[in-house]
Amino acid sequence: MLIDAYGETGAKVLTTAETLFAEYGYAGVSLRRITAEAGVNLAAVNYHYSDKQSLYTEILAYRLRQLSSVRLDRLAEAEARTGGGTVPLAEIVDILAQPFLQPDESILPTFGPASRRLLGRALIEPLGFLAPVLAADFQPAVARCGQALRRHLPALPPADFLWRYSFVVGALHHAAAALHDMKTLTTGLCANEDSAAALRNFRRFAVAALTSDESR
Amino acid sequence: MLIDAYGETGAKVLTTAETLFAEYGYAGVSLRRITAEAGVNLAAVNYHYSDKQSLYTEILAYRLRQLSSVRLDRLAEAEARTGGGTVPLAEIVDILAQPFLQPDESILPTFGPASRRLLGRALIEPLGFLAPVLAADFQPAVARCGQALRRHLPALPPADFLWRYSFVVGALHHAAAALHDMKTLTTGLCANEDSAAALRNFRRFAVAALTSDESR
DNA sequence: GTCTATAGAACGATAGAC
DNA sequence: GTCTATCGTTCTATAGAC
Repeated sequence: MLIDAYGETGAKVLTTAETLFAEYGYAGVSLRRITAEAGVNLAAVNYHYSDKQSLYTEILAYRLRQLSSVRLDRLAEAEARTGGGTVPLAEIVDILAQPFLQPDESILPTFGPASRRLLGRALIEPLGFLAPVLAADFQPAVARCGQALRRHLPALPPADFLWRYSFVVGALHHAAAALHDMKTLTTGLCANEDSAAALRNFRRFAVAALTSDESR
Repeated sequence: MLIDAYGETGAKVLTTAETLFAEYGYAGVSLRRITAEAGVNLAAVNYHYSDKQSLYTEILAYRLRQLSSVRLDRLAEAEARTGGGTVPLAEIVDILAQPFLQPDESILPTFGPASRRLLGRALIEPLGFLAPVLAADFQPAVARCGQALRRHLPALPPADFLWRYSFVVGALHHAAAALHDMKTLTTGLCANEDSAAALRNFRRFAVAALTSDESR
């Protein structure tokens, strides 16, 4: 369940809604389907979460806060360890990627594939009512990691850095949102259940992409 | 318009539907909205395209065929030029990325930002009825480019190559689907209207990511 | 807190006139 | 080929009994 503070019915709605929203998107899921698959009454969702928008927003905000909290904590810890110095580039990449590719279950319980897929999709679907949530609970941590990365690439023109960083983050979000796509892309040869391999490969991928310093 | 073979009304429906589907997804757009914004009658869409699924499939299949055709043509041309030899890695990346980031208007007319966004989104939304279209009109060209890339990385374990290739293609699709995301991510510092900079940066990004050969 | 019942709107799709 | 009119369904949301 998402949060213990919810009762049995409320928690069942949340987990079912998260799974369905992650799979079919906000517009692709009806409250009738959520309540039917959750085995609760249709009116329950309105009673507990007012309306569909609020239900979706609540789920997403909760996951975004989990994500950002883990990232900011690890980054602060790494910066403290280095005495406010430079955190290794590969570690910053890990801080960004691990919640999406191999979340530590003792730190991020219940943060499963559906949660990651939901986040990946929400960052592509431009639902207007999510803007305040993203600005408050997502972008700050991404910006902080970006600043930490920037210290490794001081000579890179600002625009070039932003392009690279966008591509890296985009690849990560895409990997979270389109795990199935990878299967069809690779015709099954790539075992995307192997989360350790995913993280290891992404780390190498991102480090190489970020530190590329060809002349032009 | 998409295809000259359609009449005035049919073409207006296609272009309007493409824009709306690209922005809000398949489930997020109603036929009433499409016909209203296109300025045509609601019944027109059923008359010309049978139903909503067929309309969406027709648009997507047309764009996928444009995309794959350009890619396969350029790849065949490059392979012929090298006498069946090895096509430069950066050129293969260009063949993959250019239709999404800076399409040649003389080769891909009408292939605008909405078309690219539609493709990027369709590859994340797992609409079951699209599977045959993707298998026929998208995956073959991606697989061919993958094979051409593979020749540059013969020593790389197959799984590692697929991971890297997936990340590169994912970053590309994400860039096409979430251009707005890049703006919020970078707080406007990154001019994503500069398509030449996008392609140049992506090329460097992808080449560095693919050719990384760190020990582990 | 959970249910039934239903209001009120929007949906995809079609029949039939022109 | 384009229109009006409408059918039947599904949707979100709520009112009110228990």
